[in-house]
Amino acid sequence: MARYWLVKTEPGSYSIDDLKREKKTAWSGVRNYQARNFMRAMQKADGVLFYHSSTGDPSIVGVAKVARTAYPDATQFDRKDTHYDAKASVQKPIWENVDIAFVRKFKQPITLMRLKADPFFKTMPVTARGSRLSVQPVSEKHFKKIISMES
DNA sequence: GCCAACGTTGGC
DNA sequence: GCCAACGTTGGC
Repeated sequence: MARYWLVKTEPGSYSIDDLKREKKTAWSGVRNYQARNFMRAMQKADGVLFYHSSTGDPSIVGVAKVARTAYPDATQFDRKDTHYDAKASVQKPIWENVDIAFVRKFKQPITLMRLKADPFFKTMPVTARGSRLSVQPVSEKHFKKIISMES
């Protein structure tokens, strides 16, 4: 039973500062079954590492927590939304999301480069080459180590 | 901008 | 059910 997770986002679309301002957000728009299944497994208060991808220096930039367990993602029903899915219906939703709440932003981001340089993180999915999964489980030892690296 | 990784789609 | 083609992600 995993209790820690990592979520990726492109800061141009939704950043840690957006979450800090809003305090809480629906982690909607995820359209990958594996990622969805991880969200289904999330429990309230689980720790979440917040990761900025597709930047010059991809990094873990802060911590959030699960504020609400998985429920149907509203964007799948919205024709005007880019995440609209014609195969989904309110009766038979396909996609789900959790809500996540802001905990804190790191003073210094912990860069992917730094994690890759440390053998301790060798087995962490985000450091794997070609890792594209936008919602990933994180082991307790990795989560705690990252928290301890915060400056 | 390139391209490796990899998930999804669709023809057969 | 296989697998080639295609699309997307995301590091570099």
